[in-house]
Amino acid sequence: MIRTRFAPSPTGLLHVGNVRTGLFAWLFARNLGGSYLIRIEDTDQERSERQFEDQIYEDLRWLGLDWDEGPDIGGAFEPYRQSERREIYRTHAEHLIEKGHAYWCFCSEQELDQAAEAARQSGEFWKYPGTCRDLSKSDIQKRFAANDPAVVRLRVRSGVIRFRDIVHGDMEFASDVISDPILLRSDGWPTYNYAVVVDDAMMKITHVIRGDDHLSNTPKQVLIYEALDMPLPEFAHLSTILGPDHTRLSKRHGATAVSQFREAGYLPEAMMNYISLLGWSPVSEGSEILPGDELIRQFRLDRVNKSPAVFDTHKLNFINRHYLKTSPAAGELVSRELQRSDWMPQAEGDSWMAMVMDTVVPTVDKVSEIPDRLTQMLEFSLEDSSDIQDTLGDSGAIEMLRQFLAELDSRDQLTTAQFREIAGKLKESSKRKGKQLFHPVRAALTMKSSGPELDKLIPLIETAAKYDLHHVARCRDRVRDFLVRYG
RNA sequence: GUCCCGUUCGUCUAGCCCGGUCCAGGACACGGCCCUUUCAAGGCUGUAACACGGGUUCAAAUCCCGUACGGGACGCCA
Repeated sequence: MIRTRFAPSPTGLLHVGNVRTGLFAWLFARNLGGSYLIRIEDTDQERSERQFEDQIYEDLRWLGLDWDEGPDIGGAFEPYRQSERREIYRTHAEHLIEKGHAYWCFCSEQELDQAAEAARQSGEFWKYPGTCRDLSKSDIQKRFAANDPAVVRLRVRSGVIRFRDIVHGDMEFASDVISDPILLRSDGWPTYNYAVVVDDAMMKITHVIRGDDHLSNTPKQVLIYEALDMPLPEFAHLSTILGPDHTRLSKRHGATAVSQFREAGYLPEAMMNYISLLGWSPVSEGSEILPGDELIRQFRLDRVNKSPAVFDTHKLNFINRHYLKTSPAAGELVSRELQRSDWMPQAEGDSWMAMVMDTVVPTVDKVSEIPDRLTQMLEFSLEDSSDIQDTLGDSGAIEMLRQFLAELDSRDQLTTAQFREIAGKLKESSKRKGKQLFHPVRAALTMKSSGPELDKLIPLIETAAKYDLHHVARCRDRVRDFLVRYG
């Protein structure tokens, strides 16, 4: 039975690099019909906050992930928050001491720091010298009696440490470069390297999937597995995600938190699809648009790339544009955005939505751009005529527009069908067609030389005007005002 | 300083383990063409990469050695 986990620290918003790890572990488990669980690594009491933990669940759910065990839903290996597992870490540490795999260390943090600093200054390699490795029982008693602060350290064995990494291959480290790691701090809290191993072992995690910044920590952890007499899991260390300047992705690069992408109007399907393509590639060539179930079906951990990946907003946008046009969830999202920005008529919401989905949504990268795009399409300002100079200098065009206005005056709300009929008449009387015909009409209607097809734009204008959305003016008024000013 | 990891089109990558089918394939971006009243979309198409240097071999992106550059670990952070 495959078991993977995602183990974030609740010290901030969930990051793109982090979710990628969580996503890959999820895809892997689901592909093989295994279990996926969430564990919260909150042993850093200073920086951990409950609010971040809740945000993490929300972000993961939004993305479309689900889990079989976790702090919020429980499971067979509770508790799933490290802060609630202190007893467990302590008990295991005591066993390790009994078996001689670990020992109490009373060396002061300050002294050790100084020694390490001195070594670094002189450019020398430094590791913990093992001062407390062989303290006698009575020495230890004395120190405890004196209330000296103590940590528990692992006794690093000699010899080569080997483990398998699914993405990097076989790994080999010499143990003599490894300092005896601290398992329990003097305040009784476990260190990261110790807590992960105890938890992963006890929770029967079969595949440890995480960022490759942990690759160099793994030999230490392997030693802890050995001391605990627990079987080694398979490891998979994923590369880092970089910004466009090839440095680690961070706030400097703009949006990096999952919640920021959600707020910007990206669809979860698009996010999942794009992120899965960062360091992994499907076997099939051609389109890389793959919905969640297809990602699960195709995902293979051994096809994960070792080298760092640069986050590319262009490609994310491309994928998001696709889902905006095809996802059933897009309509709901667009509708909410229209309501939020007062671009939704009280009545006729359905036909208005259909128009928006058909003519404005295909022109944006993300939902949040829709209000601006609508403004841009529907605004009408007589002031700036720079875009339509050719129409202004064309008396034939102006003459035609007068006829156009006459036709409009006899009609209440202009429909697409009526517009086509009028266009047919104008074509006949003015002997104009194509660009000659439509360009001046567009100019009088929008003061611009480009935009959506008039067939689609006109009902958009008329509907918006009917409900006075953002003070959009109706077609008749536009043409009249245009002729008053430029005719 | 020591140890570890990484390096294929601008970007994400396939190929590398099991050398020839790769004068390197796909996707995004970019350019061109088509469609079209215009823009976008869509269809077609083009430009573009094996970090460098040695070796092994009839043959190397693929195997070996070295160099350079980038990243990580060496914490009572995770």
